[in-house]
Formats: sequence, structure tokens, C-alpha cells
Amino acid sequence: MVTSLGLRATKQRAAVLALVDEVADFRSAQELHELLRARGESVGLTTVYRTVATLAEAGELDVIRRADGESVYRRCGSGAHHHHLVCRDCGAAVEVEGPAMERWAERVAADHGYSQVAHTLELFGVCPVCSAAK
Amino acid sequence: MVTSLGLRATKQRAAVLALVDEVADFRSAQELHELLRARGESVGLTTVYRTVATLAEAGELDVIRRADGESVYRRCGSGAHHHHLVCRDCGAAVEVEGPAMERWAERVAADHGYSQVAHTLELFGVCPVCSAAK
DNA sequence: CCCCTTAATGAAAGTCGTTGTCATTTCCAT
DNA sequence: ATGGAAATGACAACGACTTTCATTAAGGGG
Repeated sequence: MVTSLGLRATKQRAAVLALVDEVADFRSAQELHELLRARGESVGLTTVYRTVATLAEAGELDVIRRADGESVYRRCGSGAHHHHLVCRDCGAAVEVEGPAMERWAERVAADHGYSQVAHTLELFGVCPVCSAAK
Repeated sequence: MVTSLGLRATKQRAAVLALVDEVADFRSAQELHELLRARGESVGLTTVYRTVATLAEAGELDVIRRADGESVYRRCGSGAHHHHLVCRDCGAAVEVEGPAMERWAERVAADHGYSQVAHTLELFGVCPVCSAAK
């Protein structure tokens, strides 16, 4: 799985991959580092940062920024382009698609002569579980 | 203008306000600080940070995050809710609206039981001027 | 117009997420 | 097995931003 990306199969990468496969919520590099330590599979913080960066580049992980600017990662179910509806409290996320919006974005950009267009779109709210727990 | 927010009218706030009124592009606190220094109206970096934070809270400035996570500010033409089409190279920005998208976001969130929903949406590209200059 | 309280300023130090360095370890092709 | 390249990890460094705190100055009351 990692080898298909020209990467070596190390214990650490396996541990990170196993973890993000289990955790459904968006988690920061530091949180992942702590979770690994807690389960007795310690991986250096630097390595966690490098690993999630690599996996994100390869499209294996989704990255978004929390309100405070911290980057949080999550295993994405689909390789296709999508966005997220994320819980502000627990990080629980739902993948959402909006083809009509993608087209709108393209058109708006083209109308103003902008090229090489990309967009960021994330929805933040409080999930049903966290709402109920209040 | 600043006094209507319960703030004192200081030389520094006037200088920052005058600057953001002239500059149409999104600029970081550090860039604003440097621009002020260059025009001989030096304002402490700390004060620039505090001022843009205050103005942003008051809705007088728009804030977005660059790809590297740095916050950049701009005077917004309309007080109404809007998004931006921003040039990656020079920060030039166009205000855009997408009422259909706002409704889509609301509906998607409601469908999944999420409450207190907010969203971030920015379009990034290369503006006509920067495209031509390449 | 002059105090005098209180907000505002700014230099420097601190915080925090993240990245660079580099010696050591580990993978894996030969 | 083994040599060489890639990966690891402790630590230092970095950069945006915030806090601290002593000093300055705004602006209302007398």
C-alpha cells in the first residue's frame, strides 16, 4: 500500500496508517502522535508530521485547517473530489459533494479572467452527538 | 469611525485604516506593518496585529487564510456576506456571492443533523495581470 | 485648559504548530 | 549477508502570532 508510492514499508508508517484507518474524525499530527503513544506504538512526532504530509500529498489523507489554523487529517473514503461537514467539537466528519458548486466556482473564476483555479470549502457545525451531549 | 466602536482615535489606528482603504489586495499584518514603515508612518507590529484583529471582529476587514496558513486582511466593499476570488501571486481579490451555494450548505448541514453551521469558501487562482506578466 | 483615569502602544519575551538538521537506524535490492 | 539509500527521531530552529509590562497619550471631568 505504501510501497505503491515508491516508499519503504516501515513499522512507523504501518502504525500511522492503521491508526487513521480506525479513527473516523479529523485529527492533528500531535493528536495522532499522542494516540500512537497511548497504544504503545510510539512514533516520533517528526515522523508523524512527515508521514501525514506524504499521505496527504498522495491523496490518501484529507487535510483541512481548524479555525485556529492547525492542520487536521482524516482518511478519505473516496478518492474523488469532495468537501466536508465537520463537527467543531469532536471532529466527526461527513463527506459531501456539490457538483453544482464546482461548476459555479469554475464559471465565476473564468468570468473574471482568473486561471489555475482551486477552491477551499468546508462546512463547520456541531454534530448531533455533540448537540445531544450538551 | 473607530470611535463608534468604543475605541479611542489614535494616530496608529488612523494610519492602519488609511492604508487598508488604499490597498485593494489581501495583505498580512506583517506586510501592512512594512508598508506603513515604508511610508514613514511606522506602527508597532504588535499594534498592527491588534488593530486588524479588532477591525476584523467589527466586520470592517475581511480575513482569509493563505495556503501557508498566514492570515491576510482586506477592506470589504460590502458588509453583506460574501466570498472571494483571490490571486495567489498578488493578493488581488474579487468579491463574489453565491446565494444558491449558501442554501446548499444550509441544506446539507441540516440533512446530517448538524447545527450552528458556518462555512469557509474561497477561490484561489491567478489574476489576469499576473497571468500576463509571466 | 489641565489633570487623571484608563485605554493604547510597542519592544521584548514567550507560545505553539511545524520544519530543518544530522547522526543513527532500518529497509531491501543485489 | 551487505552496501547504499531512505527513514527515523531527538533537538534546534523557524515564523506567525500573543502576552507582558512599562511607558505614552487620549479625552472626559473639574
